[in-house]
Amino acid sequence: MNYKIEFDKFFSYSFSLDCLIFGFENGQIHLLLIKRNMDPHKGEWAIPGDLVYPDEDLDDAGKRILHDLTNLEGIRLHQSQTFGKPKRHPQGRVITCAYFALTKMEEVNAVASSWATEVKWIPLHKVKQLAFDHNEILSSTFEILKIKLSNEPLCFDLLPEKFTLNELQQLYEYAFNSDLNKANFRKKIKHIPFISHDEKQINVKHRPAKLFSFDQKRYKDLLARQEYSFKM
Amino acid sequence: MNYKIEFDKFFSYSFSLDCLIFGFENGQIHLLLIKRNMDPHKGEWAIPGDLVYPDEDLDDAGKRILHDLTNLEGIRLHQSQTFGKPKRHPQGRVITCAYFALTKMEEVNAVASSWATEVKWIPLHKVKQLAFDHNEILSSTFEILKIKLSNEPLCFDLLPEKFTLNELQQLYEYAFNSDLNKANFRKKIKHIPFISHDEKQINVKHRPAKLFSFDQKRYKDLLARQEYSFKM
DNA sequence: AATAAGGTTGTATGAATTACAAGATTGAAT
DNA sequence: ATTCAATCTTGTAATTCATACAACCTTATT
Repeated sequence: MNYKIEFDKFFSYSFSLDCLIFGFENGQIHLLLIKRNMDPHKGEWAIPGDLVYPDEDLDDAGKRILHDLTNLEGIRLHQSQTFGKPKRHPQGRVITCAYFALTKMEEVNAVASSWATEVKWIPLHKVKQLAFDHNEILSSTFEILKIKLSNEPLCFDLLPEKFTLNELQQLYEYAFNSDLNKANFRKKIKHIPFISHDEKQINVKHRPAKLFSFDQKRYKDLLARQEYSFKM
Repeated sequence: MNYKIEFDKFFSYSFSLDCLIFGFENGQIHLLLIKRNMDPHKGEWAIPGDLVYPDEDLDDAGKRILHDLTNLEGIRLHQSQTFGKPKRHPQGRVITCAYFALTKMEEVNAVASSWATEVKWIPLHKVKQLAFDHNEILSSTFEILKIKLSNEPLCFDLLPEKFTLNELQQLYEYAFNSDLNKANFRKKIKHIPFISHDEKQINVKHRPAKLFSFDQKRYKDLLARQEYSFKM
């Protein structure tokens, strides 16, 4: 069933989902944006999104949009906020629910779909004017993301399976726009019972950094027994 | 313009807003519920809500629903989450956005509208089976409320203008289901620069408690200058 | 004068945060 | 072999904060 053909039928009052896809590289948090292929706002950069099909679960719509763009599966999606100003879409009433996903950039194979001529990772601090109210959606969503990064171990979704402590520190420094003391940061991390040291980097120019990994199972176990509360 | 008449037209894919109205009395957080006057779930208790009109802003719809039920105006509304399972409403696809409002119970003059035969404040721990997926909406929303109570001075929206420290302590004890030490709690509050002591209770049976109030202006001032961060 | 509830003071402990200094390790470049 | 650059570690000192708990004072009613 091709719902897009029925576009006009429910477009006077329709519901869409925008998916903010974050990644981390070179000490910078990036956002995956598309260049729109169609009016309105043709040629402008935008957060990828689509209408939600009439019988489609919201979470499923999020997964579909994420998969279409990145070819990723099994990624956790987090609901951000719903935006419903009557005039936010020039062609009619479109209420949109924003979701966000945290991805490992090297695993993302982004492909431009029919909606877009281009897909690009853009560091957050370089994101300029976006289509629709997407700048507002981004800033609200990033605030929510920061709260979650402070209270849940979501940072590991943005990092490779094996990461260095410098990478982890840079991630928090970028997100909260503040410099952290290296020695103190490491002491703090060493107290976290589900971050373990595995191997070393290879093929690097200098002393190889230790590689760490996040033991999700151990974290869930401690969480269930209320023996640890993640705070950064 | 009577949108309700057009109900069928967009009911196959419509958007509603549910409004969770919280209050605080006798050491207990209460929720304002209605007894439904119409099918589906006629006769069951439910969170008050309504369809969002096609040209109505989401925030305005929240204000309208809150005002219809409580006669209150100028209350801050907070967006909670959006619920969109395809089968959550038996008569069609209804995506609903939950908002919540924190009210001073003594200022609420709740009236049953055409939607409801009854309106009642129910302490949170006594809320039983609700219509639709409203139990899920309540539990998700209460989790979000707790996070906000920990990080923003929203507690004062639930308390009278002048409140005692015992009331404030009971509010947090009820919300987080934990007993707090009185002496330590008071020491903590005394360090907060925008909670000031004004008067004393009168006409009480025992020693009158000191009455405190929240200086919102001072809080906003400190917040703007990043000189204080509220944590409870 | 007794009672009940409100309210205060103090102390001891341990945990967590912050700031800063200094040095050890590893691999590449010369 | 030496130097360099980046990684990583150790230690210390001051400070703040949270937690637990005991003891006691104050104000009103009865």
